[in-house]
Amino acid sequence: MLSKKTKYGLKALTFLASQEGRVPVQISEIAKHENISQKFLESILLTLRKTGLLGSKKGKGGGYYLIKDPKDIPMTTVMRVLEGPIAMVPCVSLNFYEKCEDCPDEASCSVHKLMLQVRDSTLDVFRNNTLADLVP
Amino acid sequence: MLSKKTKYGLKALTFLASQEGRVPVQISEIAKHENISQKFLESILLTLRKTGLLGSKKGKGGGYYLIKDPKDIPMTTVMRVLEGPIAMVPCVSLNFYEKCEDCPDEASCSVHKLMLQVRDSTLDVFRNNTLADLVP
DNA sequence: TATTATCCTATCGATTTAATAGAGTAAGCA
DNA sequence: TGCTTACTCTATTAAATCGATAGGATAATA
Repeated sequence: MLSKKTKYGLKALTFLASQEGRVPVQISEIAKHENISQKFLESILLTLRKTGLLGSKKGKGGGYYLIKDPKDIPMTTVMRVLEGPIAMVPCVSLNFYEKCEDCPDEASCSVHKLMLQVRDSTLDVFRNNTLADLVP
Repeated sequence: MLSKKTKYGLKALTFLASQEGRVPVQISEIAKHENISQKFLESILLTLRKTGLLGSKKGKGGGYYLIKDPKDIPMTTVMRVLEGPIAMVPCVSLNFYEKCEDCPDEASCSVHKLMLQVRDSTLDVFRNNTLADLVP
Protein backbone atom coordinates (compact mmCIF):
# COMPACT_ATOMS: atom_id res chain seq x y z
CA MET A 1 0.00 0.00 0.00
CA LEU A 2 1.23 3.45 -0.90
CA SER A 3 1.88 5.57 2.19
CA LYS A 4 0.20 8.94 2.55
CA LYS A 5 3.64 10.45 2.69
CA THR A 6 4.32 9.26 -0.84
CA LYS A 7 0.87 10.14 -2.04
CA TYR A 8 1.09 13.68 -0.68
CA GLY A 9 4.64 14.04 -1.91
CA LEU A 10 3.65 13.06 -5.43
CA LYS A 11 0.76 15.49 -5.42
CA ALA A 12 2.92 18.30 -4.15
CA LEU A 13 5.62 17.64 -6.73
CA THR A 14 3.05 17.49 -9.51
CA PHE A 15 1.58 20.76 -8.35
CA LEU A 16 4.99 22.39 -8.36
CA ALA A 17 5.68 20.95 -11.80
CA SER A 18 2.49 22.51 -13.11
CA GLN A 19 3.56 26.00 -12.04
CA GLU A 20 4.75 28.55 -14.54
CA GLY A 21 8.47 29.20 -14.13
CA ARG A 22 10.32 28.51 -10.91
CA VAL A 23 8.45 30.79 -8.52
CA PRO A 24 8.55 29.55 -4.92
CA VAL A 25 5.19 28.24 -3.73
CA GLN A 26 4.26 28.37 -0.08
CA ILE A 27 3.55 25.21 1.86
CA SER A 28 0.17 26.58 2.84
CA GLU A 29 -0.83 27.06 -0.78
CA ILE A 30 0.14 23.52 -1.73
CA ALA A 31 -1.58 22.06 1.31
CA LYS A 32 -4.74 23.97 0.58
CA HIS A 33 -4.80 23.08 -3.10
CA GLU A 34 -4.25 19.38 -2.46
CA ASN A 35 -6.33 18.97 0.70
CA ILE A 36 -3.35 17.93 2.76
CA SER A 37 -2.44 18.50 6.39
CA GLN A 38 -0.04 21.41 6.22
CA LYS A 39 2.17 20.28 9.07
CA PHE A 40 2.53 16.82 7.62
CA LEU A 41 3.29 18.20 4.20
CA GLU A 42 5.94 20.39 5.80
CA SER A 43 8.00 17.38 6.81
CA ILE A 44 7.56 15.74 3.44
CA LEU A 45 8.77 18.78 1.54
CA LEU A 46 11.70 18.97 3.90
CA THR A 47 12.90 15.50 2.95
CA LEU A 48 12.39 16.29 -0.71
CA ARG A 49 14.58 19.32 -0.32
CA LYS A 50 17.27 17.42 1.55
CA THR A 51 17.36 14.87 -1.25
CA GLY A 52 17.97 17.61 -3.77
CA LEU A 53 14.65 17.46 -5.59
CA LEU A 54 13.39 20.75 -4.23
CA GLY A 55 14.87 24.09 -3.38
CA SER A 56 13.47 26.46 -0.78
CA LYS A 57 13.45 30.11 0.07
CA LYS A 58 12.68 31.57 3.45
CA GLY A 59 10.87 34.72 4.38
CA LYS A 60 8.40 36.77 2.44
CA GLY A 61 7.88 35.49 -1.09
CA GLY A 62 9.48 32.25 0.00
CA GLY A 63 8.40 28.68 -0.54
CA TYR A 64 9.42 25.54 -2.37
CA TYR A 65 10.32 25.10 -6.02
CA LEU A 66 11.60 22.37 -8.31
CA ILE A 67 15.31 22.43 -8.91
CA LYS A 68 15.28 20.47 -12.16
CA ASP A 69 12.99 20.34 -15.15
CA PRO A 70 10.09 17.95 -14.47
CA LYS A 71 10.91 15.91 -17.55
CA ASP A 72 14.38 15.28 -16.13
CA ILE A 73 13.02 13.77 -12.93
CA PRO A 74 12.34 10.04 -13.39
CA MET A 75 9.73 8.51 -11.13
CA THR A 76 12.24 5.91 -9.97
CA THR A 77 14.05 8.67 -8.14
CA VAL A 78 10.92 10.16 -6.66
CA MET A 79 9.53 6.83 -5.52
CA ARG A 80 12.77 5.73 -3.91
CA VAL A 81 13.02 8.96 -1.98
CA LEU A 82 9.43 8.95 -0.80
CA GLU A 83 8.46 5.31 -0.52
CA GLY A 84 11.83 3.62 -0.24
CA PRO A 85 12.60 0.35 -2.05
CA ILE A 86 10.60 -0.35 -5.19
CA ALA A 87 10.94 -4.08 -4.70
CA MET A 88 8.43 -5.80 -2.45
CA VAL A 89 11.13 -7.91 -0.86
CA PRO A 90 14.63 -6.76 0.14
CA CYS A 91 16.27 -9.75 -1.52
CA VAL A 92 15.25 -8.51 -4.98
CA SER A 93 15.97 -4.84 -4.35
CA LEU A 94 18.54 -3.09 -6.52
CA ASN A 95 19.21 -0.18 -4.21
CA PHE A 96 18.30 -1.65 -0.84
CA TYR A 97 19.40 -5.25 -1.12
CA GLU A 98 19.28 -7.45 1.95
CA LYS A 99 19.51 -11.19 2.34
CA CYS A 100 16.59 -13.06 3.90
CA GLU A 101 17.34 -14.69 7.25
CA ASP A 102 15.17 -17.67 6.46
CA CYS A 103 15.62 -18.78 2.82
CA PRO A 104 18.91 -20.67 2.43
CA ASP A 105 19.04 -20.24 -1.35
CA GLU A 106 17.70 -17.30 -3.33
CA ALA A 107 17.98 -19.03 -6.66
CA SER A 108 15.49 -21.70 -5.66
CA CYS A 109 13.16 -19.43 -3.72
CA SER A 110 9.67 -19.19 -5.15
CA VAL A 111 9.02 -15.81 -3.58
CA HIS A 112 12.25 -14.47 -4.99
CA LYS A 113 11.42 -15.67 -8.47
CA LEU A 114 7.98 -14.07 -8.47
CA MET A 115 8.97 -10.82 -6.84
CA LEU A 116 11.80 -10.36 -9.29
CA GLN A 117 9.24 -10.23 -12.07
CA VAL A 118 7.09 -7.78 -10.16
CA ARG A 119 10.06 -5.55 -9.48
CA ASP A 120 11.07 -5.50 -13.12
CA SER A 121 7.63 -4.64 -14.39
CA THR A 122 7.14 -1.95 -11.77
CA LEU A 123 10.54 -0.54 -12.52
CA ASP A 124 9.59 -0.33 -16.17
CA VAL A 125 6.65 1.87 -15.32
CA PHE A 126 8.66 4.20 -13.12
CA ARG A 127 11.46 4.41 -15.66
CA ASN A 128 9.05 5.32 -18.40
CA ASN A 129 7.47 8.12 -16.43
CA THR A 130 8.96 11.43 -15.42
CA LEU A 131 7.37 14.04 -13.20
CA ALA A 132 6.33 15.87 -16.35
CA ASP A 133 4.18 12.91 -17.37
CA LEU A 134 2.12 13.22 -14.20
CA VAL A 135 0.99 16.76 -14.86
CA PRO A 136 -2.56 16.66 -16.24
CA MET B 1 6.62 -4.24 1.28
CA LEU B 2 5.46 -7.82 1.18
CA SER B 3 4.20 -8.97 4.57
CA LYS B 4 5.69 -12.04 6.21
CA LYS B 5 2.25 -13.54 6.14
CA THR B 6 2.27 -13.45 2.35
CA LYS B 7 5.86 -14.56 2.11
CA TYR B 8 5.29 -17.53 4.38
CA GLY B 9 2.02 -18.34 2.69
CA LEU B 10 3.68 -18.42 -0.72
CA LYS B 11 6.44 -20.66 0.53
CA ALA B 12 4.00 -23.03 2.15
CA LEU B 13 1.86 -23.22 -0.96
CA THR B 14 4.87 -23.83 -3.14
CA PHE B 15 6.01 -26.57 -0.81
CA LEU B 16 2.62 -28.23 -0.98
CA ALA B 17 2.61 -27.90 -4.74
CA SER B 18 5.94 -29.67 -4.92
CA GLN B 19 4.60 -32.72 -3.08
CA GLU B 20 3.82 -35.91 -4.89
CA GLY B 21 0.08 -36.53 -5.00
CA ARG B 22 -2.32 -35.00 -2.52
CA VAL B 23 -0.98 -36.41 0.72
CA PRO B 24 -1.71 -34.15 3.72
CA VAL B 25 1.40 -32.44 5.04
CA GLN B 26 1.65 -31.44 8.68
CA ILE B 27 2.11 -27.83 9.70
CA SER B 28 5.20 -28.77 11.64
CA GLU B 29 6.82 -30.27 8.58
CA ILE B 30 6.15 -27.20 6.47
CA ALA B 31 7.32 -24.87 9.21
CA LYS B 32 10.51 -26.81 9.67
CA HIS B 33 11.25 -27.06 5.96
CA GLU B 34 10.70 -23.35 5.37
CA ASN B 35 12.18 -21.98 8.60
CA ILE B 36 8.91 -20.45 9.67
CA SER B 37 7.34 -19.94 13.07
CA GLN B 38 4.93 -22.84 13.33
CA LYS B 39 2.24 -20.98 15.25
CA PHE B 40 2.26 -18.11 12.82
CA LEU B 41 2.08 -20.46 9.89
CA GLU B 42 -0.86 -22.15 11.54
CA SER B 43 -3.00 -19.04 11.23
CA ILE B 44 -1.89 -18.47 7.66
CA LEU B 45 -2.81 -21.97 6.55
CA LEU B 46 -6.12 -21.54 8.28
CA THR B 47 -7.05 -18.54 6.16
CA LEU B 48 -5.88 -20.36 3.05
CA ARG B 49 -8.19 -23.20 3.90
CA LYS B 50 -11.12 -20.91 4.59
CA THR B 51 -10.65 -19.30 1.21
CA GLY B 52 -10.84 -22.67 -0.47
CA LEU B 53 -7.24 -22.96 -1.60
CA LEU B 54 -6.34 -25.66 0.87
CA GLY B 55 -8.04 -28.67 2.38
CA SER B 56 -7.20 -30.11 5.77
CA LYS B 57 -7.42 -33.32 7.66
CA LYS B 58 -7.33 -33.71 11.41
CA GLY B 59 -5.79 -36.38 13.57
CA LYS B 60 -3.02 -38.81 12.81
CA GLY B 61 -1.87 -38.65 9.22
CA GLY B 62 -3.57 -35.29 8.96
CA GLY B 63 -2.33 -31.99 7.60
CA TYR B 64 -2.93 -29.60 4.74
CA TYR B 65 -3.12 -30.29 1.04
CA LEU B 66 -3.88 -28.38 -2.16
CA ILE B 67 -7.43 -28.71 -3.39
CA LYS B 68 -6.74 -27.80 -6.99
CA ASP B 69 -3.95 -28.49 -9.41
CA PRO B 70 -1.15 -25.92 -8.94
CA LYS B 71 -1.34 -24.89 -12.57
CA ASP B 72 -4.99 -23.96 -12.06
CA ILE B 73 -4.20 -21.54 -9.25
CA PRO B 74 -3.34 -18.10 -10.64
CA MET B 75 -1.15 -15.89 -8.50
CA THR B 76 -3.75 -13.15 -8.64
CA THR B 77 -5.95 -15.29 -6.43
CA VAL B 78 -3.18 -16.21 -4.04
CA MET B 79 -1.93 -12.65 -3.68
CA ARG B 80 -5.37 -11.20 -3.08
CA VAL B 81 -6.06 -13.75 -0.38
CA LEU B 82 -2.75 -13.30 1.39
CA GLU B 83 -1.75 -9.71 0.77
CA GLY B 84 -5.05 -8.09 -0.07
CA PRO B 85 -5.41 -5.53 -2.88
CA ILE B 86 -2.86 -5.73 -5.65
CA ALA B 87 -3.17 -2.03 -6.34
CA MET B 88 -1.06 0.35 -4.26
CA VAL B 89 -3.96 2.76 -3.88
CA PRO B 90 -7.61 1.84 -3.24
CA CYS B 91 -8.84 4.18 -5.99
CA VAL B 92 -7.23 2.00 -8.68
CA SER B 93 -8.15 -1.33 -7.17
CA LEU B 94 -10.34 -3.69 -9.16
CA ASN B 95 -11.49 -5.84 -6.25
CA PHE B 96 -11.16 -3.42 -3.35
CA TYR B 97 -12.10 -0.09 -4.87
CA GLU B 98 -12.49 2.92 -2.59
CA LYS B 99 -12.69 6.59 -3.36
CA CYS B 100 -10.04 8.90 -1.91
CA GLU B 101 -11.32 11.42 0.62
CA ASP B 102 -9.01 14.10 -0.61
CA CYS B 103 -8.74 14.11 -4.41
CA PRO B 104 -11.84 15.69 -5.94
CA ASP B 105 -11.30 14.19 -9.38
CA GLU B 106 -9.70 10.83 -10.13
CA ALA B 107 -9.32 11.50 -13.81
CA SER B 108 -6.99 14.41 -13.20
CA CYS B 109 -5.11 12.88 -10.27
CA SER B 110 -1.43 12.34 -10.92
CA VAL B 111 -1.17 9.59 -8.34
CA HIS B 112 -4.11 7.80 -9.86
CA LYS B 113 -2.62 7.95 -13.32
CA LEU B 114 0.71 6.53 -12.24
CA MET B 115 -0.65 3.85 -9.94
CA LEU B 116 -2.99 2.62 -12.63
CA GLN B 117 0.02 1.75 -14.73
CA VAL B 118 1.72 0.04 -11.84
CA ARG B 119 -1.37 -1.99 -11.10
CA ASP B 120 -1.72 -3.12 -14.69
CA SER B 121 1.88 -4.21 -14.99
CA THR B 122 1.81 -6.02 -11.66
CA LEU B 123 -1.44 -7.67 -12.59
CA ASP B 124 0.16 -8.91 -15.79
CA VAL B 125 2.83 -10.69 -13.80
CA PHE B 126 0.39 -12.33 -11.44
CA ARG B 127 -1.91 -13.35 -14.26
CA ASN B 128 0.94 -14.96 -16.13
CA ASN B 129 2.05 -17.02 -13.16
CA THR B 130 0.32 -19.94 -11.53
CA LEU B 131 1.41 -21.72 -8.40
CA ALA B 132 2.95 -24.38 -10.64
CA ASP B 133 5.33 -21.79 -12.06
CA LEU B 134 6.75 -21.11 -8.63
CA VAL B 135 7.89 -24.64 -7.99
CA PRO B 136 11.64 -24.87 -8.65
C1' DT C 1 -10.09 -44.16 25.09
C1' DA C 2 -5.55 -42.22 24.10
C1' DT C 3 -3.09 -39.86 20.81
C1' DT C 4 -2.47 -36.82 17.11
C1' DA C 5 -2.99 -32.63 14.72
C1' DT C 6 -5.95 -29.06 13.17
C1' DC C 7 -9.12 -25.22 14.94
C1' DC C 8 -9.95 -20.97 17.17
C1' DT C 9 -9.72 -16.96 20.11
C1' DA C 10 -7.25 -13.87 22.70
C1' DT C 11 -3.37 -11.34 23.75
C1' DC C 12 1.11 -9.12 23.46
C1' DG C 13 5.16 -6.21 22.34
C1' DA C 14 7.29 -3.78 18.78
C1' DT C 15 7.12 -1.06 14.95
C1' DT C 16 5.26 2.13 11.76
C1' DT C 17 2.21 5.67 10.34
C1' DA C 18 -0.02 10.05 10.27
C1' DA C 19 -0.50 13.95 12.50
C1' DT C 20 0.44 17.81 15.80
C1' DA C 21 2.93 21.16 18.80
C1' DG C 22 6.09 24.51 19.43
C1' DA C 23 10.30 26.82 19.45
C1' DG C 24 14.21 28.18 16.27
C1' DT C 25 16.24 30.42 12.08
C1' DA C 26 16.83 33.03 7.98
C1' DA C 27 15.13 36.29 4.48
C1' DG C 28 12.91 40.39 3.06
C1' DC C 29 11.37 45.06 3.96
C1' DA C 30 10.36 49.45 6.15
C1' DT D 1 17.42 47.95 13.42
C1' DG D 2 13.26 45.59 14.11
C1' DC D 3 9.14 43.41 12.35
C1' DT D 4 6.95 40.02 9.68
C1' DT D 5 6.95 36.05 6.99
C1' DA D 6 7.78 31.36 6.10
C1' DC D 7 10.79 27.57 6.21
C1' DT D 8 13.55 24.40 9.87
C1' DC D 9 13.87 21.09 13.25
C1' DT D 10 12.92 18.13 17.20
C1' DA D 11 9.82 15.87 20.04
C1' DT D 12 5.58 13.79 21.07
C1' DT D 13 1.35 11.46 20.31
C1' DA D 14 -2.55 8.27 19.11
C1' DA D 15 -3.83 4.76 16.27
C1' DA D 16 -3.04 0.97 13.44
C1' DT D 17 -0.60 -2.92 11.88
C1' DC D 18 2.56 -6.72 12.23
C1' DG D 19 4.61 -10.79 13.76
C1' DA D 20 4.47 -13.86 17.13
C1' DT D 21 2.79 -16.63 21.12
C1' DA D 22 -0.35 -19.07 24.48
C1' DG D 23 -3.70 -22.28 25.48
C1' DG D 24 -7.68 -24.73 25.23
C1' DA D 25 -11.36 -26.86 21.91
C1' DT D 26 -12.42 -30.08 18.38
C1' DA D 27 -12.19 -33.90 15.33
C1' DA D 28 -10.04 -38.06 13.38
C1' DT D 29 -7.37 -42.14 13.78
C1' DA D 30 -5.79 -46.40 16.05
